[in-house]
Amino acid sequence: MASQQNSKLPKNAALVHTFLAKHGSPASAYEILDGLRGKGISAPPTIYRALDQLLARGLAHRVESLNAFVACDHPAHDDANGFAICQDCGSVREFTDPEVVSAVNALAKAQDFDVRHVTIELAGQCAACRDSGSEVSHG
Amino acid sequence: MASQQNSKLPKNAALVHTFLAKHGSPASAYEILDGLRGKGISAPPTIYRALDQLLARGLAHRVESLNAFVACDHPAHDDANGFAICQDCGSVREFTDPEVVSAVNALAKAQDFDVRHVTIELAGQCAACRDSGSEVSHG
DNA sequence: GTGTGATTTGTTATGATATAACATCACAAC
DNA sequence: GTTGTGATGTTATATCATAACAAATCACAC
Ligand SMILES: [Zn+2]
Ligand SMILES: [Zn+2]
Ligand SMILES: [Zn+2]
Ligand SMILES: [Zn+2]
Repeated sequence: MASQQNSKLPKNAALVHTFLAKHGSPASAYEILDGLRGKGISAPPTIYRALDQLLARGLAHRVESLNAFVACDHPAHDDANGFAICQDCGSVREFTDPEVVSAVNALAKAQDFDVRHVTIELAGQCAACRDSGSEVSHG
Repeated sequence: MASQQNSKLPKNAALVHTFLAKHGSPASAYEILDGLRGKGISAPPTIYRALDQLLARGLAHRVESLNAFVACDHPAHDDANGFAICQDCGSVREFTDPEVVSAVNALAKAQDFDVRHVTIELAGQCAACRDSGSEVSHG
């Protein structure tokens, strides 16, 4: 249900996508704004509109628990993706897992609920932080 | 990992919990505040502190995708719960599902990620709204 | 190229959510 | 009664998001 739109990406959406891709970790709308001042972008609505365009195309995701946004690693997935968020270093890894997807779909069916969008976010500690004693800087 | 604290619930936390339980559907911190003015509560920090106390005890949950809070139906669960959120009528049903829990745990283990908290939120349409043509009022 | 409508963008202002900082109060422990 | 801890009150501010309207741009038919 994602990334099916082949129409050309508007200029600001492309700017935001490039910024997010380079950024790597989640960025808030205002962090994106600060990063793109001087490129003709000067106000929040411009960022939020560009983000909406990216979200609609599956080229970015909103991380609900952080009020932040990430570029999508692999837009081929079909909307049932998730994020592992390290609370120590701020890293976010996107994943898609068929077991989780099928479990969620079975549950929704059992509950007679018509799912349009799935949010799965794991907060915790990544392997790198555990191995290093979790003193990595926040991002 | 939830509801293990038996110490007496502070006054404001009890007020907020009662409000949420009566409310039934998710309420924002400011909706709670408006509902509790006149009971000695007059500013946001009081609400957020009470909510923190409830969250720590497992007596309430934050619904990330709504920036809102709900009283917990069944504090016996062990942190791996989820919500089915109807985008048409605003109803929210909390669920706990062992299949989803085990799938998430297996995934986290495979990714070498130490999970502290799991957020699962399904957005879509509830059975009542589908059956009635989805014209139910928002709440 | 011109008209036309749809989309995108710029801009100002405001709404909605959440926390910092600091003073005070309530209560139990000693 | 002093001390320590948790809870509360209060003001101000930080952070996240959208409403509303005007202007520019694009796509496409003619
Ligand atoms: Zn993705
Ligand atoms: Zn980490
Ligand atoms: Zn619960
Ligand atoms: Zn419904």
